[in-house]
Amino acid sequence: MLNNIEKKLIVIAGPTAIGKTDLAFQIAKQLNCAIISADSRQVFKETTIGTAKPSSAYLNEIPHYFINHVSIHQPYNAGLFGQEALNKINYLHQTNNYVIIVGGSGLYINAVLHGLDEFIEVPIQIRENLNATYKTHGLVYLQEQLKKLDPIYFKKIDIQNPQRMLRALEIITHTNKSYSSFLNKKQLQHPFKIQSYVLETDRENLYNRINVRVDCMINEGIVEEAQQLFQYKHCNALNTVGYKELFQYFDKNISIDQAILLIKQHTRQYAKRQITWFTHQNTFTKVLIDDAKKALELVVKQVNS
RNA sequence: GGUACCUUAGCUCAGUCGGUAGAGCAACAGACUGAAAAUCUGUGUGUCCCUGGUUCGAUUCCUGGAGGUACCA
Repeated sequence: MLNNIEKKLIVIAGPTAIGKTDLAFQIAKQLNCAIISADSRQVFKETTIGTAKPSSAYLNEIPHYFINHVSIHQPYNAGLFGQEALNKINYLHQTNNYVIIVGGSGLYINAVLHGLDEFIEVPIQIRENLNATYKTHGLVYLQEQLKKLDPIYFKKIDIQNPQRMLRALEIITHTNKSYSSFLNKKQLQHPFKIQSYVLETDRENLYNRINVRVDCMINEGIVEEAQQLFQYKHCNALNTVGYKELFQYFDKNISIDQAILLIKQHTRQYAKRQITWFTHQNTFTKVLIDDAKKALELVVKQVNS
């Protein structure tokens, strides 16, 4: 009973290549607890080198969850992750006071920390039909539809963003109710304490780390991995930095050198988007990663206090 | 060596019938409730190669030069 107060979820977030995996591993070793990965691409079995998964040495030493969790051929999303991860956290808390969640997918982390509204799962056919409608009728048609079917949400969302419009329309089509009628989320009450950290360093250092990491991926064989997956390039899971540029190369649209430059460039842009997201989550404590030992001590000390 | 064409933003290139200039990409900033490594939005960037001439005014027209590309020799 009293124990519940001591249960903690330690959140480690930050941009790609900043060193989340290493830090989380070291913390897990010190606290003797498991790690939950909040990474929208590491969940897939087939993508390993290109998603910079933890090494097998790490995976063997500390239990990691939601890595190699599903196949690229299965649909997976933030809603599913939120539910599954929360179940897993509660399960792990039965035998351990600590659980670490680490990753760079902001929406996935938010789905766990704050929850998402409950929507009914929409059959894939509806999305495909709507995608076809968008292709033939264009964005303005989607805007007109949404304005008619859900004027409240229409005022709220970015009507230039087709993905957002299509998401709202698929819910409306499937349920015959407005999208906004589902937006009634209650504050999630967790039976554990949350301590969240976002890793930081200066931009130049981060960009150097990204460049080095991409070169490593090339040496480790990302080209061969992508070649194997080329036949499945239509999968959403493979609409991913590192793979999509190599698919361009396989299609003979660009050279391998161009592909490598583009992977670096697109990874930098992705990292910037993550920084924008996490710096606006003001519940995160900032941790400078430049001195890894100091960062580790700081987090462990705060968790134990 | 000759002829033709080219030289404009970090890159690729539009354009100005003479009134000092844009697009895409990059860069930077932002948004984001089931595609989130996805998707979307905003903001600039300049000796318009140099030189002289014509002109009220030249990046634009003319002379000469430099560099590049193609073809001919």
